[in-house]
Amino acid sequence: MTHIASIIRHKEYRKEETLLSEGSKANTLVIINEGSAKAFKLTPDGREQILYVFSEGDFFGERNLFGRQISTYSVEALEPVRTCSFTKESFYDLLHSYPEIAIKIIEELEKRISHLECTLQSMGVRSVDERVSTLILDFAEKYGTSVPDGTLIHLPLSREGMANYLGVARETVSRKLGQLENEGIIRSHGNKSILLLDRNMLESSAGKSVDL
Amino acid sequence: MTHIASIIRHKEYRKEETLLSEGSKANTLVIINEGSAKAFKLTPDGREQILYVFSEGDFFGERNLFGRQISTYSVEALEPVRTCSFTKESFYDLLHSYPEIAIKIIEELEKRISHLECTLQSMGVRSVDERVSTLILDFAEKYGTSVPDGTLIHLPLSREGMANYLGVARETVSRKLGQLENEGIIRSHGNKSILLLDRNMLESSAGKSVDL
DNA sequence: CGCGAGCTTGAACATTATCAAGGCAAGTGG
DNA sequence: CCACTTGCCTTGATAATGTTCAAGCTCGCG
Repeated sequence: MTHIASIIRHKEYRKEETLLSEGSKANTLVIINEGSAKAFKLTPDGREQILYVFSEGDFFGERNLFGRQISTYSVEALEPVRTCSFTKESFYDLLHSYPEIAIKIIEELEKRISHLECTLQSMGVRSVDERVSTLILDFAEKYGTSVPDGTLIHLPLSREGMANYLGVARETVSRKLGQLENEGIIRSHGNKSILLLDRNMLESSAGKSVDL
Repeated sequence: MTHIASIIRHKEYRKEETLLSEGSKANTLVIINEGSAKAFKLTPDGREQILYVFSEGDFFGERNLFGRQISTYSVEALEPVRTCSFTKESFYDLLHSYPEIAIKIIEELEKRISHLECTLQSMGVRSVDERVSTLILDFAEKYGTSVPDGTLIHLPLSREGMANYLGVARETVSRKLGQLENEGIIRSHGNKSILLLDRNMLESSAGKSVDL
């Protein structure tokens, strides 16, 4: 463990700083210690598709440790972020000393594949209403805290961010959230947090197209 | 290599036979030797999202060799298929004898992640026209043969299959293909193959929403 | 040769994107 | 501390796009 500590590099980033650029050469594994960041791809015409929202404990760049060395997406801080990172070489050292790490990496890759497959299914067959509801539930899981009237969710993404994650227009996210608020399922608390009042309703509207 | 040969199981499947069921316990790695198969997820209401089209040399089930043992998707033969497979135990034996296989697996997982990320981006930000065009180009790559007037593509998927892969309605695929045919870019040859006449036009319509 | 599955086509409908205008809120500078 | 400004969000109207439903057609198979 002291061995590990000696080869770690710590870094800090401010909000909106870039941790990694799509297309750049990269050969480090980066672990997020604090804060959150979005991983995204840009089309030539500037449309952004968010692939992941990383927060404490998540890592990225593992793809650059093996074959491919060109990053396939960009990562940008959504709030102040602290990271630690291994270079490719130090990671290989580590791998020799602790070969079971390879299995851990494989397991994490599998989790990520699973997540991507589910997201892909959502984009393909589920309605926008369902996807918005699912997103809020996911955020409640990761970023929610229990309060007397429900779950208070600190949103890592702006409306535009959520739109770019779901693959819809900003305005559509606004409208869908407004709709959920009218139905008494959530309550907006400024632009950065949402109070989830009725989790059951949200789950049912995430599961099966609603109905009205 | 004789060691490997001794632990392989060969199997054959007819068209539409199921190689693996979503939700079932699975602990084998399956390699496709001949034929092609689709991997897909079903929603409760029966809508199908195709995740991959596997053909010679592709494999699946690797996810079941590590942590999770429940398959997250189904695999069904699109035509007669021959496979060979390893059980989890024999695979672990193999892994001990040839540890570099772990790296190979990681690299393949990375490729698949890359593919999923690109597909996700397509579903999120690209128009249906672009996605249809891209799909034909992909098929041309994998299943096309050069002929005097262009590339003859033997389609592994029906119109409905393509629709379920792209996440749109059957009818939409028909219409988009009809459109490409009117523009003289492709020519339908029955329902199972397409002649690609103008690859450049198809590439430009895959890259940037057209225009008219 | 005839039948049926899968494909095409059309028309009406639903949903979402786009464009445009206005509002709220946080931060800035007087 | 207040007015101002700027960025983001909401809301409305309209247009584009895709879905759904309903015929009819075609290809390939028995």
